Amino acid sequence: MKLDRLDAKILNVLQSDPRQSAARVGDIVGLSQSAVSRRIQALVEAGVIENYLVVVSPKKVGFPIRVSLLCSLHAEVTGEQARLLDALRNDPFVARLSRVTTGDADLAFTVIAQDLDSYERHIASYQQAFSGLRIVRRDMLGDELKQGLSVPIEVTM
Amino acid sequence: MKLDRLDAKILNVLQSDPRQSAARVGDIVGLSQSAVSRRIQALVEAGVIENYLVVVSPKKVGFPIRVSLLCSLHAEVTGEQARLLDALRNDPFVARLSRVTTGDADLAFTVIAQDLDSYERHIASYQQAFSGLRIVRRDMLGDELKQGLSVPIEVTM
DNA sequence: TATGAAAGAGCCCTCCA
DNA sequence: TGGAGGGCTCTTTCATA
Repeated sequence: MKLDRLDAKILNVLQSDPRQSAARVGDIVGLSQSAVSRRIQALVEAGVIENYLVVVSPKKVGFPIRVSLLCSLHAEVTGEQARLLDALRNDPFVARLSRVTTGDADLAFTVIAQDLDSYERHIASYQQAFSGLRIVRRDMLGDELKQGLSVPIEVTM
Repeated sequence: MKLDRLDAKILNVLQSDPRQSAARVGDIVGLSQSAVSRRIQALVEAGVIENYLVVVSPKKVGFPIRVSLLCSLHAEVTGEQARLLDALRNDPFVARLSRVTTGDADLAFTVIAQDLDSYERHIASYQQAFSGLRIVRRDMLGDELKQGLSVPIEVTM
């Protein structure tokens, strides 16, 4: 999809407040409400807008433990990597799963838990299920100071 | 704020699709539209719902580089840590800033960039501005396989 | 092909019982 | 809490450029 200046403006305005109405966005970028709605829909369909999220505070619903993990998988069993990815993707306690393309790690993700003990058991169950899995690094996370991202979109077309 | 079963249900339903209407959520959890709206509003005010986000694909808007960074700050100058946190928080290229409470790192965050060169210059400018800043680890990220989190909320009331 | 205006359906906030 | 009223929002349609 080719983005023009108006798309870029809409995305920037929307990122600054995702719940603004199309009419308000239109006032800012200089388009009618219906044009803005149509463009937003097109951006969603093109995958430029990947997702809408409601962020629930893990701490306030009983998950104070957050751990950032880097791990590698030396798959000895066929299909083990695919199974691991599937398990992580469907694990409600796993957030932010990404592949890693440098260094000694293959995957980066964050795990939440109700306490240290359940965290340990959770990780242990993964290590038991995936023999080639190695934890390369783990860091306990404290306060979340910023979440999400406001990509400043410039148009180069 | 004390959550009851209905709040938990609402949060779970809402996380599975943040753009559902209060009426639909109400149908699922067994409440009227107005009751659901009131409860959602209360959850936002209590900070249980931290945020609503629209996720823009960095790749599709010209930022294919994503780097996960762990860094430490041995502040030699008074207020340097506060200044760094402020700079990172307000840096549009920085996502997901968290404190780190274990190991040799103090902060974890992700940086996006248009190319490797601008990434290097970006990091270099931080190192120039904050003399006590050390990069403990950096990992280039590839595909994002999962974002956000659906905290499975149980009520223990 | 994209726009703006208008109509219709749906949604949310507020009030009241 | 549920229900009803009013105002806002989105989608669709249509005419226009």
